[in-house]
Amino acid sequence: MTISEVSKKFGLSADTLRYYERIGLIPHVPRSQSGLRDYDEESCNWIEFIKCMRSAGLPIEILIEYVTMFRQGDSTISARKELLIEQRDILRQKISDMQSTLDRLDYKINLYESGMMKQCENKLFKK
Amino acid sequence: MTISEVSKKFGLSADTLRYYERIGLIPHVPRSQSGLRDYDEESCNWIEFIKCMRSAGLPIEILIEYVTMFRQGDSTISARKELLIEQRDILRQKISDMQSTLDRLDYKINLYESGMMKQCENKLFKK
DNA sequence: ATAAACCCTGGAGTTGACTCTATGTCAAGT
DNA sequence: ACTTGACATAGAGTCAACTCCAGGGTTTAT
Repeated sequence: MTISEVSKKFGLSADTLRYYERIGLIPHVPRSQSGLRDYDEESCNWIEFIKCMRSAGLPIEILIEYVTMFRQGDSTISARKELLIEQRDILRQKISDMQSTLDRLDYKINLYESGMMKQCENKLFKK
Repeated sequence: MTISEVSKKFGLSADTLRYYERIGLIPHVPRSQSGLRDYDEESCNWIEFIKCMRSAGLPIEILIEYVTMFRQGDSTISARKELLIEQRDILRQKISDMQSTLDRLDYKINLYESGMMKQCENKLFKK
């Protein structure tokens, strides 16, 4: 697959794909004899995985660490597991914080819906 | 309340508080006769609200828009409501995406836990 | 076979959201 | 009165994560 096909497939710009490869966030992509990238399935799997993790906000630095360890083989298995657990716990916390904010937004929108805003703008802040 | 008290209370740096005020993300804070900030309850309420929304990832630009409309009074009520609904929907989507990623992380961690990684690193990618 | 479209690399530029610095004022304790 | 520490402003700097650009090869469709 060419870079533009992969770009379309995953919704990441070609620049981003090249950037990710350059910084080691995805392993080196195979090239044609003339040097053009020719993505295989493994490359695509990495891209999909990284895209997913990035979209949840995992920092690039951490993901590079993960990819790097992955390539070092079995000796890094337990460190990789720890990394994933740490990131999972952070993500859990973030989701729960965001859920509270979502609830608050729902509450505020209800106030607007029920026309309460005219009587008292300050209700926005009562709890 | 002084800026450092507010800073401690909400866990935002004094620089950030000044920055938020400067860009109009929170309304002008009252000053002492010598020009020092003296936060009142309303200011604190705004800070708490903005901190909450920012922590959920709502962009500063959008929040400035909201604050600005708020200060224009009742004529902006329906526009404010629309803004909140839009942001809520975005947030909902984000939470649901993050939940999927969380599930995926849980799944991966289980693989590591059950010692499956040694047999087949590629299992990482099978769905 | 040649123009249009695509791809390459290396490096500079952008964006959002702070964070820090320089310079100066103000306040509280001794 | 004087030193020490908090606060003020304006503006520059930082950081993460892209995004764009220049200059140059490659592929494809007419």
